[in-house]
Amino acid sequence: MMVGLVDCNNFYVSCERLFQPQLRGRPVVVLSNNDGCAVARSEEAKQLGVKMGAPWHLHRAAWKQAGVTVRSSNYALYGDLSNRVMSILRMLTPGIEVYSIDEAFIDFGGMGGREEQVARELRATILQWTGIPVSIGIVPTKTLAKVANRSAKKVPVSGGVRVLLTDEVQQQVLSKLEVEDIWGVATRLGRRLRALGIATAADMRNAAPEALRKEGGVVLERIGRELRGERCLQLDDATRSAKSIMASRSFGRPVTERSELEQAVASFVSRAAEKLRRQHLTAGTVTTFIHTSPFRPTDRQYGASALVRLCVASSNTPKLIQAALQALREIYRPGFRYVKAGILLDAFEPAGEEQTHLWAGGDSENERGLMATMDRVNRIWGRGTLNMAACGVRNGWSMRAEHLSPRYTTRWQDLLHVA
DNA sequence: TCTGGGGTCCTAGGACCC
DNA sequence: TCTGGGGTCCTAGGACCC
Repeated sequence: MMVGLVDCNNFYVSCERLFQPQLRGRPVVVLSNNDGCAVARSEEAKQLGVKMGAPWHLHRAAWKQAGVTVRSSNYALYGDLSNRVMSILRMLTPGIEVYSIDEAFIDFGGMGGREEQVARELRATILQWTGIPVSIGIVPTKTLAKVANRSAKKVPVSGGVRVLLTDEVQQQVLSKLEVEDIWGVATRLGRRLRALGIATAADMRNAAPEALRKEGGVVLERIGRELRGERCLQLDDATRSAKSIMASRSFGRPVTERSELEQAVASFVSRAAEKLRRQHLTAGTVTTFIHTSPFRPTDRQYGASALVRLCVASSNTPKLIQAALQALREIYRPGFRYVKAGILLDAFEPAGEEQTHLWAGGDSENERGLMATMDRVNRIWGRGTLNMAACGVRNGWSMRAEHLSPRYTTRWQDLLHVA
């Protein structure tokens, strides 16, 4: 089984260059929303030492001096070009999981050794049809695909495609990779791993899974196994709906008044609610969060969030705003200089208005169906609203129903017992 | 003066139960 | 001196991703 990772090179910069060819060959930086910091850099800018996330206001002068061209981001454009790249992949490959705006995992199974050839054709087609250069890494697991892709970018002779098949080649590439450069390992986990003497990706591949689990839980164990070529993360081509929808903004200046936070929160909610409705989803809870600036170490720091559960799931803006403001009242403390606030909706597909029953299918020894149904019940109708469980059997059907006390209605075990 | 915004998944620990 | 033990459920927050 082979998986490929297609990644657009310096995606936002590549998009800008499509419409401004004079930017080719020059150092270019694309800035985040409020022109806050660098979110994309051309190769030339990287070579000048421009770091990801570097705040513009601190480097403005230096970048200008070095001849760096700066662009504000244009997400509508990037989204459009992303869709074009993804449709080409969807058209020309057997399976695709869109992972982010500029990346997709591809099912490269069943190609019997032609993977590299296919990848090169894919790459050429995308370049020709969209003008966006991509890199492709091909290997047995997703985590290795990230490594291979990186290698495809770094090694010029690879021509943008890298296949890492044998243990020897994998070992060789991994031994040159710092542990923090592994997908899923960043500063914190890196620090803990180094304390154990694990400094490179090769060290991690050779580490005992039990040791990794002890240090960083199942997540770290999975990464280690994936580096060995053991598949733990599946290609997920289901088009899942969003599980949460967030809206937040930095204020750009300190805010202290509650009323100002209330206005901001209300506008966040209406943005998120619009998004929610556009995706035909509904929300069961609203979380509001606020915090002070970690970049002002002399300020007293405070951050908090609170979750409010709706009685009935809703995508109605006023109702959601009401909940968000209630949450804000719980966490607001006067006397702090807030620089950021936001709200989070938990999103899911609504039951039809007429729907009064949810059914779990499956055989009697399989509890998963029931658990999944309970999950839906909890999210759609809220906790404590279910008051009956029934078990139906087809073919010579029989049925029994019992009332449950609200306290227990969310526990699938209790329902299983009744059923 | 000015440091993004939008996500996912996992887990520690408190509340509660018998 | 020492204050049960085994369990579930939920949420806030951590860590990571692009």
